[in-house]
Amino acid sequence: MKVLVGLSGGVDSAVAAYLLKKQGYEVSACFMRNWDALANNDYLGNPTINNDQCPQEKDYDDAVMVAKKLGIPLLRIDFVKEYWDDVFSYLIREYENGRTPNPDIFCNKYIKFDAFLSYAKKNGFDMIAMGHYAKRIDQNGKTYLLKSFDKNKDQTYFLSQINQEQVSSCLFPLGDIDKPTVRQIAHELNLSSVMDKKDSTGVCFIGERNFKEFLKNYIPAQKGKIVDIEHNRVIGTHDGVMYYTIGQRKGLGIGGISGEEAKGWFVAKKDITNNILYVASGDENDYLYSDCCLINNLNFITDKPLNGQKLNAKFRYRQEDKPVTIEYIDENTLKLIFLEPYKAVTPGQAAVLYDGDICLGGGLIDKVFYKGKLR
RNA sequence: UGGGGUGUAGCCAAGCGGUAAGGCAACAGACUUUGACUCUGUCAUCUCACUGGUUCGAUCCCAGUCACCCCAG
Repeated sequence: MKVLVGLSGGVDSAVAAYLLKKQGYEVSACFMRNWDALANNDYLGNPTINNDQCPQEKDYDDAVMVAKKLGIPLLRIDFVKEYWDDVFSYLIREYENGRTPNPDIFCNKYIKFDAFLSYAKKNGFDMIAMGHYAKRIDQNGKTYLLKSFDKNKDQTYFLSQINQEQVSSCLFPLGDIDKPTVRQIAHELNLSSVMDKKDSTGVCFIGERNFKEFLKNYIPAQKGKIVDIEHNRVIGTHDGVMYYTIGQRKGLGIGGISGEEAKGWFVAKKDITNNILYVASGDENDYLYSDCCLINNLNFITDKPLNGQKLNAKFRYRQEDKPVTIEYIDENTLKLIFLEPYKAVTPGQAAVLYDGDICLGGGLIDKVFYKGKLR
């Protein structure tokens, strides 16, 4: 069985490659480069734009050392155009529409589990493998995606838009071990280039950026008013509604108001047409909560859940699952009715449905309601 | 230019003679394959509008100046 593992230059995929080899697979590795800072005009907010070596090349070097140490061949491929067309242009479009996109979900859907998978098949590999914290299980001729053993690192949220065929073509060697064990294995193997490397954060393949500056490369900023949604009064100025997400506290710059208790302000609503950012005072404010939402771009990995079924939903990565009842509106729209009001459910983010540990798939949050009214 | 009130960090705001609470914001760090949330830490030391005075000692008392607010004209 020939497997092509995506080797990122981090510790997770390195250990994943090792485990596969140990399990007897014929393992090759492939390093993907999907972002070209210069070609993509990624200057503002890029902390490494002037470095001698861009961080991706450092990652590549680290991957080379891992492959060498493990004795596996390393390929390299570019999906810069695919990433731009299928992931980044979507991200820009969503921000322009005042929503909060989740690029990494699209990255998995279109790059890792599509472009990369096709590339692997075309080149004679039977399967691909990833360093994701996720698990698959094959039962009665079907493949299911499950949460990883390490519930703290579970990344099935990011995999919610792939299908059964894609899952069944991929191995997740880290599904049954936790992160500390991964690091321990890396140490035992003395994978010096990655074993103590800090976990990567930021948008996958792009990396850490000053978010405001980064977006300025692609979307013009337009200052506007910040309005207290409870009292309908202007209490500040924003740099552009696209920079903010529902539930956000940081970056509003609103101080105390005479005669009022200062509890912190949170983004409650974005009015893109009037360029107004609505905020609410206090983290328990009613305006931050909703009790129902509509999701579209439905994708169910294995089985389609039933109308009226009670499931758990995750509305943001690393947020706990919350009970919902589902109701089909049409083929591509699902209504999620919350058991109680939930905070900061945000259009553009993914709503991922779980039945226990099974990740069923989900959709993208389109509209959010509270007591029958659009939020 | 009658009367009253206020002036403390970017914004609110305690302190009212003994050597500057707290909140918000900001910044830093932790967490994190979506820079959200959350958590931790930092943040007035020739300083309490300014200038004098009283006092062993003043943000706190007194006088004057300036600024702003309110009421009355």
